[in-house]
Amino acid sequence: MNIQDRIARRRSAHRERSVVVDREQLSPVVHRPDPVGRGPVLEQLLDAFEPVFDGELPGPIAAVGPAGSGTSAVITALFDALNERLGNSSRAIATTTRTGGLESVTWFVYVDTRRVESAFAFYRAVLSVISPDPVPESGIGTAELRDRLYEHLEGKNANALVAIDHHDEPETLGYDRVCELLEPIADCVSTVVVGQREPEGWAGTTVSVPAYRPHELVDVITDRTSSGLSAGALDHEQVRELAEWADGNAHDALAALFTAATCAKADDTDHIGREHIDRAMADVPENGVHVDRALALSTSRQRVLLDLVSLDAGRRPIRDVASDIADRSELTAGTVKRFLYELADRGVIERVPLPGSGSGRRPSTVEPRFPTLVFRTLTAAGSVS
DNA sequence: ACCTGGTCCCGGGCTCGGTTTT
DNA sequence: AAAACCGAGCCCGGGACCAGGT
Repeated sequence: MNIQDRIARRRSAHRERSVVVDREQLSPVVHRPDPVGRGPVLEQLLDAFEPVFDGELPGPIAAVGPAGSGTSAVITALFDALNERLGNSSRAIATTTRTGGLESVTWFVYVDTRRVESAFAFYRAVLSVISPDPVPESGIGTAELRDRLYEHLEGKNANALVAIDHHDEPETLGYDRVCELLEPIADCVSTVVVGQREPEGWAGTTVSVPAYRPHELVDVITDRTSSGLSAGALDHEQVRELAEWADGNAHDALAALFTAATCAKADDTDHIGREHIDRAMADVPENGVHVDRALALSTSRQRVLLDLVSLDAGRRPIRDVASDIADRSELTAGTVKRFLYELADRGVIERVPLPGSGSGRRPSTVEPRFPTLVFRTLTAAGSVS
């Protein structure tokens, strides 16, 4: 963000007397180009990437760290920077290989498997980084896409380093599957697998990303508030409280910050108060999932979740909740029921047993496991109506 | 035995957009 | 140039069936 933008935001926030200067800066789904407090990890990753600077590919690399430790933030920042490194028309690093003197190009491709689930989508995601032309979204076969990818790499003496983020979450593309898909171009592609743990039977290099320590999390929050909130909206004691409460999880810390700021703005105050912090901590579930897990779902599922949080399941059996939601939407109760069970299976919502009522199996209800206010705000900002 | 909750799976239809035919 | 066709993804609906409780 340039200085003009910063000034413009300050002015408009000042006119509206709002605590929030720039909501984007507070969002847990937005990554910084220069992650705070992750310097040593960046160095270790660059060590692992070393062969790239000679136009060669490193072996398989894993970047693993607990939830909210910034693995995704670090990888996306690093890949963006590497792609822009030479800043000219081609966004890749061009180097001259020692052997032969042919120019070789290395591409850095980040794939979020929360949003890329099929073979078709995977090839498309990789190709759209490498290819200068727009890549079709439909209308052609998967094999055709794979062949084009082959031509762009093998045919042009180019390499690609592909990051596979969230490989270990349910229902995403697993590492094995990705290797299968990359098999035809295995000679010019290597992978960086990113997640909470390494793939089964891992034999490559591993870079561990530790959870944030309390003072690092304080830095993360301070960094965000300095550009996202008006001056003095949050005092240092509150920052420390949030950091301590989040227990090393930057997602939880930022989700709570976002929630508190949104509540304060709704209350039209110029300072985030006790009640806003309390509300925020209650709204971000302990051991919950990243809000992006919910935001990556299809629109129909997001609508069901919106209805679920707005009618507040209130400890009622899934069946009743499903029929209530069905009444508000175009879906049948049966479909909503299936959605709810599927979402619970994925861990986006949690099933909570209820006391039995007479005969039959005991019912359960469902509760969100993601920060609900962040979800509501960001879906509303998106196109889910 | 009977009931209700929960799981699993698949067919069919729809949209999108590129390709081929008229 | 328009129309017909096709590959692929996505989505919904629903039914068969399994599990656990009285």
